[in-house]
Amino acid sequence: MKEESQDEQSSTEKKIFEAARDVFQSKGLEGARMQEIADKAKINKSMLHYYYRSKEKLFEKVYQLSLIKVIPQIVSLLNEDLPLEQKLLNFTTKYLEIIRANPDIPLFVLHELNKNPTRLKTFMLNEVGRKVQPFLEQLRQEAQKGNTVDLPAEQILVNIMSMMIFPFIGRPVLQVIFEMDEDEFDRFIEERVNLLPEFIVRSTLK
Amino acid sequence: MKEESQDEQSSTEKKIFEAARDVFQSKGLEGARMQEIADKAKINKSMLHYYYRSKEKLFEKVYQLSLIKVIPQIVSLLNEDLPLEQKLLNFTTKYLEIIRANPDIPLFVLHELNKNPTRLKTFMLNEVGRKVQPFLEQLRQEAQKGNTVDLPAEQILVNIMSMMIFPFIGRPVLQVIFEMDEDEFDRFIEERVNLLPEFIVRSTLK
DNA sequence: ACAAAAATTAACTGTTTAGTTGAAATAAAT
DNA sequence: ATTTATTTCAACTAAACAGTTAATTTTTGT
Repeated sequence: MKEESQDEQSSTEKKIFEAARDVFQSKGLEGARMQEIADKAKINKSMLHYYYRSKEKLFEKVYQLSLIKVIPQIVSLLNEDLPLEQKLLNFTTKYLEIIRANPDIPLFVLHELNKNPTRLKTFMLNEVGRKVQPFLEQLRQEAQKGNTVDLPAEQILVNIMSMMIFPFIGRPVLQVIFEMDEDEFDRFIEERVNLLPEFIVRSTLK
Repeated sequence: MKEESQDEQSSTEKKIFEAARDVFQSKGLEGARMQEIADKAKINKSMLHYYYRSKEKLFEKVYQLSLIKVIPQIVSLLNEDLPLEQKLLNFTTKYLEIIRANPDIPLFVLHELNKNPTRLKTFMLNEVGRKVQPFLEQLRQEAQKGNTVDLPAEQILVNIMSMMIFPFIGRPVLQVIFEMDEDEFDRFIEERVNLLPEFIVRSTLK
């Protein structure tokens, strides 16, 4: 019977998963080395296979958990029963909090999805696609009443997602061109998190 | 003496480069296989090493040319001597044309930069950083006159870049959640290219 | 206290992939 | 025409890497 002797926080399995998550998220599936994961977790490389069988399987766990960690949280915010302005403020504020807590996930997922666009297609369709439709419908209804900017609902949603996600994906470029160090960039993100929800509402509704 | 017998378009060296560019841009450095590049170029794998010595060197050529192809074009648009509204319309319109012609470059560059953030730091600083500063200054001056939205210049610029670049990076997700096929998504991009410059001006200036 | 199960390790093997080689074909130069 | 340089290729080698094994230590149940 498998029983943890050490507390969950420092169990070998968890140390491996966390090291793997870090390495896969920064290097991608092929860029990651099993030895590097083992080193970062401070365990023998055999333990990776002992707990996760193969690189592929370990990656799959990291990949799926990365998505499951953020996607359901985010899309649920789109279908709360609120007037558009409240929903937008709520959605953007919480979305930014979630990405901020998981800043490496967007680029990681998009790179992997780019290599293999069909992977997770059904998951995306069911977990995101389905739940985005009612929000788009709400946008269209407000547009008919003349309450939104004059753009198709999909374009508005892409504007919103773009402004929230891109700074995290583009960090290495932005940090250099604005000549910021790590702390300065973190403050830039904090400033953004404070200003953006209101800006999105102002530039989307009227 | 090296002399091309076939015309430039179909020379082996060029076929290799183009195949390498496609494969590296969609799979990344480590995800790419030399054999896959050879197959796509329809040449023997040895030719890759004959012309480019190593995977690393071939990659470097592709990576640098990807940047040189787009970066100078884009930043030059920021320092033309035009009033802000004209400059913004001009910048966004042409920027979108350039990305649209090279849609795979942003994700490619950002993924590689994420793996190795210091690489190309001086290039970025000199080619982009320096040239962005005067534009930020122009934004700040207009802000003082009360002509722009009330946000720090850097945040405004990030908003603009986000809305232009993200749809290309996020294509695999967006296409699925909006349930679009390739052609429908291309039309979505075309619509965006038409609507976005004006939207950016409206949401940035006042 | 002891046996059984689980966890850990160092050394090893197998596979994949980048890179080489030497011979053959083709093109260019004399 | 014949030599010389370049280009191409199939078969090979070398290196890096994932994955295995078997022996050892630690933990757990009785």
